[in-house]
Amino acid sequence: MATDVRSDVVLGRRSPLASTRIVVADRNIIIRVGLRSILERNSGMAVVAEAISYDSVLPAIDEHAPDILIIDLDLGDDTTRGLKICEEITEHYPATKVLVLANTLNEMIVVEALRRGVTGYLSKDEVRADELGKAVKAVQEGETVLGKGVGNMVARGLGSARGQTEHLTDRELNVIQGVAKGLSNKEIAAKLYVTESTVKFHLQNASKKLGTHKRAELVARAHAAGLIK
Amino acid sequence: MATDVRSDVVLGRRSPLASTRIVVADRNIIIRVGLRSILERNSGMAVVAEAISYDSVLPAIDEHAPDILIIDLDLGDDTTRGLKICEEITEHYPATKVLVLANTLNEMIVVEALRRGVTGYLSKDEVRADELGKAVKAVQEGETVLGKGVGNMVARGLGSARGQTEHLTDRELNVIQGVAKGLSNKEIAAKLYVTESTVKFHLQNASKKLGTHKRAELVARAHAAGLIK
DNA sequence: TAACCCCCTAGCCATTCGGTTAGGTGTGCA
DNA sequence: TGCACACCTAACCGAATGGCTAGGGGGTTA
Repeated sequence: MATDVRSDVVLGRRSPLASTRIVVADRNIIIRVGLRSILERNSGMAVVAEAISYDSVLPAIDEHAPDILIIDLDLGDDTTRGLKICEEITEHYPATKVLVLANTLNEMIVVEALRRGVTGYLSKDEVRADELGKAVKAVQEGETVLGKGVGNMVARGLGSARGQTEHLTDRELNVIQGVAKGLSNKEIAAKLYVTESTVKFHLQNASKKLGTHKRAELVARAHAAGLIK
Repeated sequence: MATDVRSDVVLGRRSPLASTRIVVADRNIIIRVGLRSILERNSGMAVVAEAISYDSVLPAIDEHAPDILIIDLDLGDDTTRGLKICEEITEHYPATKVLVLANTLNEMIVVEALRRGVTGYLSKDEVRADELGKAVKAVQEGETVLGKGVGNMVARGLGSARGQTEHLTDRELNVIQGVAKGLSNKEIAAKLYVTESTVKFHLQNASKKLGTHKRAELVARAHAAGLIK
């Protein structure tokens, strides 16, 4: 694929020092300050830029060509944008390694992020200060770093072959959202301008994909998978 | 009420300086470091202790008698423990003002925390660095500080008269957890060593309290309210 | 063009659920 | 002692759900 696009930028390292240059992307000011503080205790690490929204991540990468991007994928409402950014970076800025620092571990996000070439994935709550520095170093050297919760998820996700979320169709999602609101099939049908049969059809399909047998469980799973808020 | 218990400790300020002494309670190292960093930029503010679990909060308050406790109520699995701690502090350590710094805003938690005498409630994501210092100062002076998202919730919570969550009993929670796993009433009954009737009884009560009519909705609400993970 | 996927519909049947009424037990607090 | 509350049980009925088989229409792609 087009790995050479923008290779000028990729090659254009600013600092000739042997330091690790880091961009931090997190909407939370406290986290940004905390990360900077922790990282800069390690000699040779410098946070060269901070991004606080999806929009500012790629420009920051482009401008600073960091060794590492530490990113919380939840920078806005649309979670998938974070994933797209990961993809963009591994494709067009291969010199920048991506370390995801998540608030909460969500199987779908973890799996999708790793599929897009993320080099590390940690949960904010489970990292200790010294681990963070080590993780950054490891990631910089291309080593994949997964927090322990993350490791389990990946094992399960890959082990169960089906990749967990088999991709729900739009209609299936619509129906699940109705279910989560406590609507009956009849009510959902009315809302979607289809018959009750259709609703049951979509519900059955969604249930099979998520491996559930009751609508209550379906809601719980959909919540856990981040499909509904 | 027993406001005078342990008043020796309450009066026993350590530092004679006119500085604001703060205890930070958060399980997340990055947040703790970030808060310390931000707060100590303000002259006269010092983080005198950090607590990383429910167990270490009260001992820290007792030992350091801070002016402010900045706490994330989600220090462990049992969310209600955080609320109990707030109650304990406003009752026995009235000199220490409590400022909650939450990851996510949850109506029940917000309302319950305020009911227990919390002086401030902010969302981590919505604070800016300068606001934090201001909020701490305001809280120290006894002024109630609510983030904008929080304010709306309170307005709604009070407006709807019912205070939203009427406190679920242990059994009700157990039953809801079973429902979220997709268990039938019969299965839940077996698991709890009671009859199906009992399960239905608890379910009905829980549904009334949460204002739901379907178990799927119940699960969604319980999720949103942080009652189940 | 066939294969495939998404979407829509129908009918059947056993099981489960939602809502109700009407009790009994034990604990704790006033 | 009596009230309040959490907990447990019973039986009822109509409605909703879960699980199934068996289709048709429309779009995309190999």
